[in-house]
Amino acid sequence: MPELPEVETVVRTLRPLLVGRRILNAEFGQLRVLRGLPSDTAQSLAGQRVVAIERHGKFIAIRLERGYLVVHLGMTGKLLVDAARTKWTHAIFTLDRGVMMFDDPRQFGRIEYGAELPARVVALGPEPLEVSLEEFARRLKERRSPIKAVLLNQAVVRGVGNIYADEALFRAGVSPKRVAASLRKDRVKKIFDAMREVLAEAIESRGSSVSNYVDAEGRKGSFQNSHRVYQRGGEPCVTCGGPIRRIVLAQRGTHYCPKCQS
DNA sequence: GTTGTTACCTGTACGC
DNA sequence: TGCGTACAGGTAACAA
Repeated sequence: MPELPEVETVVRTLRPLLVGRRILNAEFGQLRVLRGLPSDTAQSLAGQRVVAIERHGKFIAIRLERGYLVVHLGMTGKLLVDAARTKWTHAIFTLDRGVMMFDDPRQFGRIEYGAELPARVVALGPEPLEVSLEEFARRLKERRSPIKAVLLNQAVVRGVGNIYADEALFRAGVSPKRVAASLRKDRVKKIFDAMREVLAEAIESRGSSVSNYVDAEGRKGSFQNSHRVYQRGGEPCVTCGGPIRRIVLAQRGTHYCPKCQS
């Protein structure tokens, strides 16, 4: 599933293929991923040049001359360039060189278009790779939920999802069940460092290919081979050898080592 | 304002 | 082999 490292990889592969290109034509299906798109969107997009491609947490913002095409990949969404059309292709953008399409079997993704970035994208918390330790600590201090739920909350930091929350907490040695506001300063710093470390490593590995994730050129990532706890329930902990436990927390499968994460 | 719960959706794994 | 079922989870909407 696409989280910050996967979306960053998609954005990095899209940039050289899309920036400077002009949209000649846009075709949309009728499915829920397009809910709320004005009926004249295709006409609005036609003729516009791609100025830049930005990532805002897990949102991809394709900046055009007169607006933003904003894409969220959801669970199984893919933005592909020059790929084959499938029965789950919901949008096709014909460019002056190449074709970009949005494909999403599970239909948790979204496409929006407007003159400005959507308000809820602007309102997201800071980027975890840019936020200061002091700001991160301040945001945790005011949350009385389990730290796992807080890391998943996009209003606290943008871009962390289930995989990287589990992996960061394992590296920090902190139980996912600990109430965020109760964490001592040194624990917060461990989480802060681990979160940044795991995200940076995952970007370096071009993301984790669990489910059907591929980048804009159809290539898989490799960070799934470096997961230490995520989807390793029952397997031995890489540190102590004890079994990794799987629980449900914040309505999400949560994987941790009860011995190493206190 | 914060926190928790549910709906959305299909492919995959598994048991029988 | 074929069928039914459980499970995966990011966000929005809603309730408490």
